[in-house]
Amino acid sequence: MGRVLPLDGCIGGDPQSQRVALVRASVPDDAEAGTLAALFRLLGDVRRTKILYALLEAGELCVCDISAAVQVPEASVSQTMRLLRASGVVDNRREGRRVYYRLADAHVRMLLDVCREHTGHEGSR
Amino acid sequence: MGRVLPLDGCIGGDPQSQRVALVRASVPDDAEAGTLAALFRLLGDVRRTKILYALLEAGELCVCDISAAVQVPEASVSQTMRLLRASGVVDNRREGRRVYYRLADAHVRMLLDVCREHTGHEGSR
DNA sequence: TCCTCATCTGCGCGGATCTTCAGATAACGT
DNA sequence: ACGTTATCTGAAGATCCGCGCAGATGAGGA
Repeated sequence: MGRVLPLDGCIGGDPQSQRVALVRASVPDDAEAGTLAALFRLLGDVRRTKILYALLEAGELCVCDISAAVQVPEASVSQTMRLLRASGVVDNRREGRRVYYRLADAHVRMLLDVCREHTGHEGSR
Repeated sequence: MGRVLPLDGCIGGDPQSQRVALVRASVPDDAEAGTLAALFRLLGDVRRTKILYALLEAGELCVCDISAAVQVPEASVSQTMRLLRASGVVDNRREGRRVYYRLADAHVRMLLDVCREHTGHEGSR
């Protein structure tokens, strides 16, 4: 990574430098930012997005249902679900030979809702 | 893309098929899912995440302040801000030779907050 | 126990994206 | 008007990641 501190003239004698120092202290470190970014990145894929919204609507679906709902091969769905599950975005439940998936918690649901609002999707329900 | 519909035995005579059809109808189409995913993907990067949380804390920062706050070269920050701005995640305001950036709206702030809660960061404020 | 079905896993390719460097542009102070 | 400073832009390289295929695994039913 390139150098940053040594030759910055902007904040040198700037009245903001104090404030910047505070901000800098409160900015998530690499570890935390990595975790946060990983969660967002997980949602940042068309296929996963579709699947998650499908779960948001349906509450609970098995792999083959998801496959039918979002028009994606079952193997791909399975793979995607593994990813989502590993990150704690979804939970699963086994019933016979089927495995049912659902959104893990209210936070995830809230993220999906807020995002849909932001992008201007009205009348979601 | 592989075939999906024709040879699925799972939902064939399944009582769920009705429900699945409903879900399928409500799942965001490619266009909408693309928009949603794009927003999440935008937040799904360590550098951008740091910058956004910095803005969440500070309210408003210029490029050089951000550079100092997150320890990233100014040129890189500038480029990142262009991306964020193009997607409407941040707004900017020019004041002399400085350009100040801020989070665009409450939705973005909410996304950041909810995500931080989800990842188990207590005492956010 | 054997066979079938739903789901899972490993591998390799193609595509998208992040990063950085170097130069261009804009605005200020003198 | 000139030099300096802050910010922006464009392009190339390297990296990462998702995608689909084919075979393996696990659970039921007869």
